[in-house]
Amino acid sequence: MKDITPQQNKVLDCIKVYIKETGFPPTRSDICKEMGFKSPNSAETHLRALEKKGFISIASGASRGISIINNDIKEEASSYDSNEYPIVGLVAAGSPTLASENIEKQVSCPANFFSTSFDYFLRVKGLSMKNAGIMEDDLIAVKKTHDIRNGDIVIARIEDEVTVKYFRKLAEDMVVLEPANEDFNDIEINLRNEDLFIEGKYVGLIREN
Amino acid sequence: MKDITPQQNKVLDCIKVYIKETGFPPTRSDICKEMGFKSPNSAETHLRALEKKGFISIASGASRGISIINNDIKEEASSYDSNEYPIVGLVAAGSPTLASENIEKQVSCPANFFSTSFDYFLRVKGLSMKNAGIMEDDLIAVKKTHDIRNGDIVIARIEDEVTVKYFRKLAEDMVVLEPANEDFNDIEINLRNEDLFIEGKYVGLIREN
DNA sequence: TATTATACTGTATATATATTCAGTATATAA
DNA sequence: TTATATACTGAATATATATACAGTATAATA
Repeated sequence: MKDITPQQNKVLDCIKVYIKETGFPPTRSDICKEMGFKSPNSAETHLRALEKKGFISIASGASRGISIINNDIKEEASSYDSNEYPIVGLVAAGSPTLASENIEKQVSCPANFFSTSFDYFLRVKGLSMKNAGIMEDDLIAVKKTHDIRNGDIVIARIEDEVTVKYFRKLAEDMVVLEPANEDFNDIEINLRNEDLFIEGKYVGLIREN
Repeated sequence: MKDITPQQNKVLDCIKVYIKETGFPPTRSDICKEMGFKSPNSAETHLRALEKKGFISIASGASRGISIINNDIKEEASSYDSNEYPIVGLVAAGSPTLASENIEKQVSCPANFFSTSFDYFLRVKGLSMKNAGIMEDDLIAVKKTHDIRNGDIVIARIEDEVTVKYFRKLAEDMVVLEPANEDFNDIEINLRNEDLFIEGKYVGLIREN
């Protein structure tokens, strides 16, 4: 399976959608309508490229003779790879994260839901990250990692307090946790005097209304 | 659903087998080969009977335009609660929503993911709902409904422009769409002069970082 | 530099295909 | 008896469709 180009991927998706919606594959002309092409040959060449790369097969001479080749074992696996993730409450005076008494419930969610894999959901309390679009009671997907860069939104623990903030390392022993809300103040941490533990990194968000 | 005759059942089976083997539906001629008919009209009349009885649908004018109608409630119910949802781009000069040319891709997501059921995801453009925590490129879960109350966040279409705003009905013929961002102005719509179409209601949000 | 892949428009055409019309025959229902 | 549904053959045809051919343009590769 060779690499697919973004445009070819769009065409492939458009074929899948067409089949799903109508029950039968599109003609070259149908693809043109969906994709905005003005020449049937645009569709034809994309189809031949997709065939060459092994994504579809084309029955010669037959109308609508396109069929999707499904040799992605991954795809089958991933579509059923719906894992259970715990929702953890972000309590002000935080008991150790992920301790079972803090687990609200388990949610099933595809493992590849966000661009990055993640480990659990955290229920947000407070509005300190309001301007980053993180609101009270949102669920943020947290990836346990220590690979943090300046500007990342991190889940940090200072003493027993768990908080979500922008991370900025100013010096070897100086970290600033910045809120995204003018009503809150920066938290400066001198690593010589205070302990800072990074629980993980914010990689996605879910809001249930 | 009326009674199917044994011969019609054979034809229906032969269509199902053909689709399973090739990935696309048969022509009248294909059915003749499979069934041993000598006239395409034999297939045609059987198809029309199957259509009339609700087992298949036939797209007029299209080649191979047969699709199997699946009224097995079992199948829908037994299928895992992980469905595929389309992601629709919120284009400024919006082509009709859910038109397949706007579908970015399909995402699998548990059907009961949000408290309310929903129909599709919309990719947000612009920051007009920033203070409601809806940021650019967020995916909002949209439920197609006309059951809208004041204060709900709605997906509205004015002319060809699709927009996400707070909904507020001031009078029988007066609706205000309010942004959640002080940099944007309210949109007042006099229903006598202007058309307002409510695509649906915001019921949840997903952010991929 | 030449070549190949991608990404298109535009025209043309042989043929694949749906669909209608004209029959034949049997069985069942009004 | 007169429809109506089933179950076919056989021929005719408009059109839907695949597919080739002729271009243009850009980017990557050898």
